[in-house]
Amino acid sequence: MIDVQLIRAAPEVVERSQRLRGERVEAVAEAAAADAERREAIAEFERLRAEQNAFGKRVAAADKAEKPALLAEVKQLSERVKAASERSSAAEAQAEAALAAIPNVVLDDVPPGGEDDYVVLREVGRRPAFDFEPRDHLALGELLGAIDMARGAKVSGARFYYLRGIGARLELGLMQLGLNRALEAGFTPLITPTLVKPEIMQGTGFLGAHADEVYRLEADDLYLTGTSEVALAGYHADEILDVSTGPLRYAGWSTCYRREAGSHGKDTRGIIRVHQFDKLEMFSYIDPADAEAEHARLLALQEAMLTDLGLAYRVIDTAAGDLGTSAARKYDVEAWVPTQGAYRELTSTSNCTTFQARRLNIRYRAESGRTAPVATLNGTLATTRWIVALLETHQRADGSVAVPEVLRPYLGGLEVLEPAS
RNA sequence: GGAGACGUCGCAUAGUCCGGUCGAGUGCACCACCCUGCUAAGGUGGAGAGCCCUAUUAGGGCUCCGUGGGUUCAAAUCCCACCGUCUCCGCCA
Repeated sequence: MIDVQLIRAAPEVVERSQRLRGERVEAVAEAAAADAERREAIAEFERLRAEQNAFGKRVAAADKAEKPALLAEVKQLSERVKAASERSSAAEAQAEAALAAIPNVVLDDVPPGGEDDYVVLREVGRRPAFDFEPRDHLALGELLGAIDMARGAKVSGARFYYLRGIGARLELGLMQLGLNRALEAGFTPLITPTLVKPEIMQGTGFLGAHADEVYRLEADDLYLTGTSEVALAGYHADEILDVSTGPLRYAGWSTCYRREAGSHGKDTRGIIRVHQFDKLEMFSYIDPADAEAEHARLLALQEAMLTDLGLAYRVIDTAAGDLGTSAARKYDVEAWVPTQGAYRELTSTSNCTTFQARRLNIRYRAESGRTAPVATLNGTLATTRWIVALLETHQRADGSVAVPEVLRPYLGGLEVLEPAS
């Protein structure tokens, strides 16, 4: 939810953002009109209500003889209050809906355009060169006995898989590595619920344009989350936080579920795009003034992970049209995947400014003593997909895979993953 | 799954039977000041959230007693539904 003040005081800023995102510019004027209507209806209701309250006091104080006359008089007032109240709450709901239809206002220097209009900020690391024909991650995963797609499909259908043996250990090791780094950086680990209530899903902005990406459990009216960001953001919903001594930082681990609707035929091989995977996610609640600096910190933590795992990557600044509803800016770190000859997203970090917090009612006490919404940021620290880049990058001619040094402690000191016999 | 109890302003509680004098008392914690020869005790005062209006650091109004409905001129208080917590019983990975 954007700040309604912005609609009143500087609608042109919001309109610019809508234009950059390729969203409806008229939505701004509509929200402004709905807001004006809402305020008018509220004022009317409150005026009548005050009158009624004053009357109530007189009725209470009146003696038996004069009560009937007073009651007769106030009865019709009560009718008007009721009507005004209904008008006012309808206007309120409408204003809220109009405002909710507007995604977060993008930051000033976010690149304009759509999915392909990202700006590459930097490329880091050396892409691997092979003097043999490199195998793709699934071939390697099968050779190592690490990934079993066939049985995943048998049990659960397409885009499901088993991680087995060294594959399972690799995933857990990756998560452990990320978790330890998060701990060092002051994040509190959190294992989160993966089923959440509608209002939390709504509040984090995942039921907007991409609602069909989300699994829903009809019988229980719960949603399966596609990222622990949802539970991490919901964690402090309706709370007033003390961020005066620094941000609140959490590292959430969870299994993530995505329907992948509309991606039929894309990335059908292996574990690049699957319905279920694990993810370690960083999440910060912070004074809005410090949000951009925090965004840089999250990105730095992500880059350090990739670098230390020996992965070549690039950082892109996502264009406005490709931002999620809640994000004001988003950086993706994409690893080089040799057999695809392409960079593929391994991490994503978004600055949601106060957008999520306003919807979820998460506030802090500003210096003025008033409450104000905090800023929230999120960023990936490890996911199942990382295995793809790891296996492909560090493979050898015989199908074995070198283990990056930072990962070895989590695999019992193992230096090389050997093909299963 | 069954039965019962409960949900009040940071925490703990009063108020609910018998609707108006309750947006709400008390204790603790908190803030300011006073007192006190020292981080204690005591005294006085302040202090919730959201929204609207006038205004701009101040004032006025409205809403909020788990959530949502209903009854009523009027609901923390009566009725209904839902959610949550606790206790007991049953069942179970």
